[in-house]
Parts: sequence; C-alpha cells; structure tokens
Amino acid sequence: MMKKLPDTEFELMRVVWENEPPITTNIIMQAIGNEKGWKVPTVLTLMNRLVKKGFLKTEKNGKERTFFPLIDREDYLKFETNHFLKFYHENSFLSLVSTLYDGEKLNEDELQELMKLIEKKE
Amino acid sequence: MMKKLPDTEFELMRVVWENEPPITTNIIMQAIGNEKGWKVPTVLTLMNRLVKKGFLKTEKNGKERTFFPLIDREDYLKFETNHFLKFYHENSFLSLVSTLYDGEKLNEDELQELMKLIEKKE
DNA sequence: TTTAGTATTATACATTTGTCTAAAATAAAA
DNA sequence: TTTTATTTTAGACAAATGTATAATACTAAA
Repeated sequence: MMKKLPDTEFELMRVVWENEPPITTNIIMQAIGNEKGWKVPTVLTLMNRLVKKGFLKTEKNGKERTFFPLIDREDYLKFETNHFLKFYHENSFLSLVSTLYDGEKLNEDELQELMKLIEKKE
Repeated sequence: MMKKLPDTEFELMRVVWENEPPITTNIIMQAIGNEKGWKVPTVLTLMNRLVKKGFLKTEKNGKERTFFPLIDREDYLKFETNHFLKFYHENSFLSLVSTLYDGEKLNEDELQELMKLIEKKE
C-alpha cells in the first residue's frame, strides 16, 4: 500500500523525478536545497527516509551516494489525487471543479482546454 | 493567513459544518468519534486546538461546552484545493484531470456533467 | 602516507499530530 | 448538603516531521 509522503519528502521526490538518475545530493541541492536553505545533511536525512519507505533505492560508490526512484511519479500522483478527492470532496469531481472555479483558479481558457481533452478521450 | 489543518482536525470541522451550531461533544461523538474509536477527551483536545487556531469559538454553559464555526467551509475548501493544485500539479488543471482520468476516478458521465456545468457558467 | 577537502553517518532536538489517563468541576438526585 | 453521574481540564506521551551539529569515512593531493 502506498503511503502519503510528508511535504518535504514529496518535494525531494519531485526533484528526483525531474532528473535523470542517478540522483546525487548535489543535484538536489542545486534544484531545491539551496533555495530552501537546507543544509546538506538535512537533505540526506530526508533521502534516507525515502529509501526506508521504499520510494528510492541507493548505492554508494566511493564517498558518494546516489539514488534511484522506485516509485513512478504517475502512480504516486494518482494515489495522492484520488486520496485528495475523497478526503476533501467526498469523491465528487463536481465539487472539486466548482471549488476551483469559485476560487478563480480555473478560467475560461482552461475550461476550453479541458473540453478538447474530453472530446479527444471520447 | 489560513493554515492547513491536520487530518483529524479537518474531520472534526467536517462534522461541525454538517451540523447546526451550537456543536456539542455529543454531536461529534455520534457523528464520528465512536466510529473512529476516539475517547471523549481526545475529541475535546482536538476541538480546543481548533479554537486556538481560530477555526472555532467556544462557550461554556454549566458543565457543558459548545462550539461554533468561525471559518467557512467553502473558504477552507478553496484554500485546501488551491494549495493542492499548486503543490501536486503545478497549478495545471489539465494535469489534475488527466491524473483522475487515468486513475479511473473520472468516468464519461462525470465528464458530461462537467461539460454541462461549463456551458452553464459561460 | 599524511593532510586536506568533501561527502556521509549518527545522533539529536524542537514541533506538530494523534491519543489518552487521571484529576477536577458542576449539575442533578438523594 | 452529600453523593453520583456527567463533562471538562490538565498534563502526558509516543510517533512523525522538519532541521541540524558533530563525528566519521574516503579520495586525492602533497
């Protein structure tokens, strides 16, 4: 069973998925660590937690450690999105869309795009 | 600034919103506490945390304490949904819809309903 | 083969979250 | 006005999360 990741761990996975493995600590630091003001050991702690949770595997060559994703971005996104829909919108897609629309996060253009998508799938 | 609630606190707010205030501990226990196997003091602790966070106000009459919502369900939902869209889908509504579709959480009928909704809004 | 420099590990610690036990308050019944 | 029943409060504690310091490992240059 897939488990929801804490925010920081998800943010690391995002970087992992965006980059070509093997992933090094440096890649992470470049991509987000510095911006967030994280110290290197902070990142490593988080990476190790992800290993323990089965989201990454890791190898050590010399003094460097590298990481590889074990979980698919799409799979995790599905999980997270389904959970969200259920927990906050009682599985009602309409409720979700209305909320976005009322929050003005959804404009006409996006609705148009969506229409096209729907037509294509049909 | 609105703050994301922990899961259990949100579940209590859900009950608060679903019922006519004043909300009593008993209402909560009936609606979800028992089912979850929560002890009464557990619920009260959570309710007090919600008071501290500004989601509820509370009154004491006699030995009983009652609670009233201060935050609107719609407002919180908007907040939570916008945050979700941004954090997990880089604000792309299309990404969200595709993910649901691929996760089979969205079927043709719902898409049809959505189309109608869109047409109405236009 | 020592020293420096770099990267990792071990450990730790504050906060937040989930949950509760035991103590206290208070209304209603005796 | 004492007892009982009910409800709340105070305080606690483990696990999860966010973040780091100090110690160690390892490579490469001296």
